[in-house]
Amino acid sequence: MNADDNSVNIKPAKRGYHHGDLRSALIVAGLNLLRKGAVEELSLREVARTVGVSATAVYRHFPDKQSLLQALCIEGAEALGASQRAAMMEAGGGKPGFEATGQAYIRFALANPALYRLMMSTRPPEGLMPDEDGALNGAMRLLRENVAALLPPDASTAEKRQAAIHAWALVHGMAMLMLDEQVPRDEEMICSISRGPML
Amino acid sequence: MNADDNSVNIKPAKRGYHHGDLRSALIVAGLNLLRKGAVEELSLREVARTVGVSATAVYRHFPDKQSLLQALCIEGAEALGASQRAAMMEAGGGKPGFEATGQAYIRFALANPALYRLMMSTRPPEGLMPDEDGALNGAMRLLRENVAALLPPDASTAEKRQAAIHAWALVHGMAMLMLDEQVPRDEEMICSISRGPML
DNA sequence: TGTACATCAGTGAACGCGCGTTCACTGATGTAC
DNA sequence: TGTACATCAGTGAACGCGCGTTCACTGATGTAC
Repeated sequence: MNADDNSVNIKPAKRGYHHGDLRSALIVAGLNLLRKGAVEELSLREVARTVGVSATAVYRHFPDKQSLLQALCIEGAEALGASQRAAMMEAGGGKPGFEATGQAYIRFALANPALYRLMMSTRPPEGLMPDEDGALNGAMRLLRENVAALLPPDASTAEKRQAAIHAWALVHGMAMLMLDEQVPRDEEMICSISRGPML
Repeated sequence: MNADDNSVNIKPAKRGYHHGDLRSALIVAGLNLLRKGAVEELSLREVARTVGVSATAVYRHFPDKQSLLQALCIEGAEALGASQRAAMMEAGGGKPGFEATGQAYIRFALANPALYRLMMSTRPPEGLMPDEDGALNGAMRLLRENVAALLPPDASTAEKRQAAIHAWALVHGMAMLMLDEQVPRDEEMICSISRGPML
């Protein structure tokens, strides 16, 4: 998911990181750990341990654990947005593009279970409408635009909004049910969201 | 949600509980605590404290913390099933009944956020098909039957199954987005699931 | 009815655990003169 | 070029915390004779 995954195992040394390097290494390590385990089990100390640095070193780069997690969220949101855009492009836009977007969303969640949960449970920053932007900024904007484009041109704003939320709910619900092993994670199930009455 | 909510504040005493009473009291206390806080923050010690009993007393009734949580799940599943059935009856069955069922599902999640999350994250018991029964036994069976009844009679088993899962995903996704404050929790949003193309 | 005893649901003290965070520190780097 | 010094990203020890669980125990209840 992240280009510089390999940098995780860099050996630490006094002043061994160039400016900002340890920060990135901590984020990468955090993302990797989230790929293997649950959010609740991710500890600041473990992230530091993984990078090979003392726990207190983390505090040079993040005021507290919460900030570290926020940084992981931001990284995740960008990755999700990127994969959505890529899927849209590859499918060539329009309805197929929209469907590909939904599938990419589910695939992202399955590939990054804990990160995805973290992103969803970190509520959007204050001052925004609850369904506007937030941690999932780019991804949600794209969704709304796509939904709007597929509705009849005389659809009201409220209708567009509702359709976007419904689409989001379907795709999010499917992803969560799969993550929680309530629904099989097979490819056919993922693709089925395009065949349903919804999308 | 539970008939004997009031029994939580019973004063404990040596041998003060009749057979099985403490067990129920612990479950009720657990459900109450889940109504106020997150699952991760629910500790065995806190449940015992709430009931007014030593932490070790819990081990007379549950082998470990996990078993206590399982008992809460079972209680939750029954409550959810009951509220679904009630909604179905009240709306008089058919499509309106089905829609009411979906709304009741969301309302249950909103009223019992942590319990609902716990129920969903506790994977179904082994040996069952992933989308068959599990912790949510009654509720899911009802859903599948209702969906099947609303589809054209010549629909295949696979189609019925898929439609049921889609309906579940929509309603579950909406509930989760609301719990995570990504979507406003208003009544209109809840009712909108009936107006969408899905249900 | 009285006595001896088994049962078993409670008790409080204690365990080890990993956590987030604070603290005073060290020592390499970069800069000013 | 050499020297003095400020900066600041690291260090390891220590803190208090609440947790789940184990332990040996106590004492009321129910039962057999």
